[in-house]
Amino acid sequence: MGKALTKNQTLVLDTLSKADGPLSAYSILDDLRDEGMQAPPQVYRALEKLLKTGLIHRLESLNAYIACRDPDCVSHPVTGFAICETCGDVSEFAGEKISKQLKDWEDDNGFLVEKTTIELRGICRPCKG
Amino acid sequence: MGKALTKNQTLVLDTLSKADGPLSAYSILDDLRDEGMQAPPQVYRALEKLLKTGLIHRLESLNAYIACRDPDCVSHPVTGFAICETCGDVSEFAGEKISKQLKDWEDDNGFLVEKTTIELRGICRPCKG
DNA sequence: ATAGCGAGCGTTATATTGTAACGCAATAAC
DNA sequence: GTTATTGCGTTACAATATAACGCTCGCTAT
Repeated sequence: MGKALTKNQTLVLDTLSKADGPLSAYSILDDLRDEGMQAPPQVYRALEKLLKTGLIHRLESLNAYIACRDPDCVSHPVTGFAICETCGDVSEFAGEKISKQLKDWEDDNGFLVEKTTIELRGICRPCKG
Repeated sequence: MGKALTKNQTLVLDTLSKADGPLSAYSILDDLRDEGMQAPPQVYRALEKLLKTGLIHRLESLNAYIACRDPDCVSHPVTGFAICETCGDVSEFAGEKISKQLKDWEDDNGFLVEKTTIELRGICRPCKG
């Protein structure tokens, strides 16, 4: 049972959910000026909470954030992202099989993973034409 | 046959090679003040070149750079990194098998990959004790 | 009830990371 | 030798992120 979101957290999540692509923290801030969001820490605190609860993801290679679209994302071992350099579209995928290979490496090397980042940069099918 | 590196490129590569962990662009700059490096663009331009030639890697989740330690890194399909949150140590690994799973996904989805980022954050064996 | 705790808020200021743009110098290509 | 390319040094700035302070609110253990 996750607790209800606060006003700021809801504003940030809604903005990300409505966006059709990843947004930077500062563009979220700009979008929410009229809603009372005034300064970066307010956005970053909301983002931090939403990240912790898994409602959004951070794209490390873009310094940007995106709402999670996978209803049962948390049940997947790892999540990957394919980012199109041309149109900016981002696809989220569940790395069921990849996870197994990673787990093997972790076991072999005694590494205890807390967070996994998988990001593919390239050209999506529609943009390839 | 790679071309010879310039003075600045050599300085940056040497700094990264001597470091026992990832360095930020600005800490490289600080290390090289005495060698004549004065401003960020000089460092960033050297980093850009070294990245392109595969002599160093960028750790997206750290905004930091590290010298490549894998002699035949370029021959591997994808490279992954395991980053210890405790000691800061970074292990580079070749994702031979992972690459296959990724390729399957790419083929299924018609996505043309240009660059792959795989980074594991966690605790390394020595730090687990 | 109430005192304390934790989480979040609003704010100011600052730290960190990365680029744009200029003119010049060295090098490589023809 | 002229011409393209690449890199250099510099100034200025943009973009991303955090520190720190004091305040409010809701919870909960005494």
